Amino acid sequence: MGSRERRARQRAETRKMILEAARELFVSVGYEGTTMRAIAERIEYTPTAIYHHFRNKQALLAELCRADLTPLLTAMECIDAVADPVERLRRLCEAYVSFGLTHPMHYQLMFMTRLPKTDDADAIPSDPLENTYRLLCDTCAAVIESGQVHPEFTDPEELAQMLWSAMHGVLALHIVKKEGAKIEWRDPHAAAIRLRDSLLRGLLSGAPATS
Amino acid sequence: MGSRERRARQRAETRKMILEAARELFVSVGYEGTTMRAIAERIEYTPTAIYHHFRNKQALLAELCRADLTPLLTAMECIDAVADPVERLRRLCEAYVSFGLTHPMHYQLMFMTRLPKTDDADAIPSDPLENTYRLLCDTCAAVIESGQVHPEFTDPEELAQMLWSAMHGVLALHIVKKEGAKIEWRDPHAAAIRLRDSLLRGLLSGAPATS
DNA sequence: CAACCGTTCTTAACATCGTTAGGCGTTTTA
DNA sequence: TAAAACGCCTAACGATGTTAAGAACGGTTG
Repeated sequence: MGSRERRARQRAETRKMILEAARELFVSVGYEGTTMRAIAERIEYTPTAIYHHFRNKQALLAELCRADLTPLLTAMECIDAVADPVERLRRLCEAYVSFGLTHPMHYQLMFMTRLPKTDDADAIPSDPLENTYRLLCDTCAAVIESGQVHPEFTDPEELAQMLWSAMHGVLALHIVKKEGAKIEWRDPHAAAIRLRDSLLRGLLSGAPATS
Repeated sequence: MGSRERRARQRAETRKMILEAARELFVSVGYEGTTMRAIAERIEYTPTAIYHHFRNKQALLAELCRADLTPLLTAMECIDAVADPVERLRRLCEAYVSFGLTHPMHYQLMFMTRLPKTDDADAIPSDPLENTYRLLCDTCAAVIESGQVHPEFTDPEELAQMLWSAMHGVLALHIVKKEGAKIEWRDPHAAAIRLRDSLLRGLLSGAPATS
């Protein structure tokens, strides 16, 4: 009678195996470099077997992104408890950068890849992305409301997008940097922190007063 | 006797046709989306013909990058004549962002793509990139030397990389932004300018004095 | 016990990709 | 006029994502 459950359990098991193999390959050789045949071979299945668990290669990627973005989201939600909005902003930036440096290939897949047209629902999941963005926006709004920011900035989303862009720029350049060019790259984490603090100093200067 | 020259001229002609067709396709559908067969069809040749003019697809891309990056380089070299180093830095950033917004696919190809291993010389050309980077570094060095920058910054390359990262972040997010996520993006050019100025305000504040 | 049935995976194939080997026709050279 | 060079094409190879059709396995039912 419990055979139905056992079947479901086994199915979930192989599904997980596929995901893990896919993750390892995506992370090590990238999305384009990963072959369905290679994923299958790693778990000693045929490529066709994968298609009985996932609709196609992009669906595999989407599932992985959905799963692997949650650590970032939870980290950011923890930070949300910090009282001072400026300090909160600082830590949000740091968490974001740390995530990108720890999971560079995930980061690349989620924030640096323009995937081919996906008409249907196997697109890359945008909900966790939106959640992290909302968190950032809310904190920016709090900072503006606290009156500590230069009065020319009144739009929380603009502020959020500026900070996001700056942090993203460090990560994106670090991940994609060409070995060919003879550029002596500075430590990306340190660079991001200094960029963050310099930018914040510029944004916070000129505020009417520290009430 | 002039037949030799005529042959060379004709050869250069078809070579240029290939390049133009490739550029249009790369720009409209991206590198991966472009097919050697599609390039050939557009100029009414067979795919094999391309290989008599270029070693492979990557060599095509490399040639185009080399050619299309020079507008940016010349623009930046013009700006190099501006006397005030801070103003020079401002304009360099603006020129860079404008280039990225005007040629988003070129920008993506050159600064946002990690190409597969290229053992040989058909790699993406790094010399124009290095030249623009040197220009930026030199200006950063001038700004530091002018004593207008916060004393904690003494490394021109670090400064250059921070500014570059910030500008790159705006461009990269703009180019790759997912339509799926419901984020109301601000105008990227305006965002870049405000980001640049805020960052500079933060970098320049706290300088000992304006000698 | 045996026939049936759904689930899970495999075999074989398709279309498309970048790329290459070899040949055909025209033009230049000896 | 024969030969060499050049420019391009036909045909194919191996690899890719993906799909159609069927085989093997286990559980359910007569």
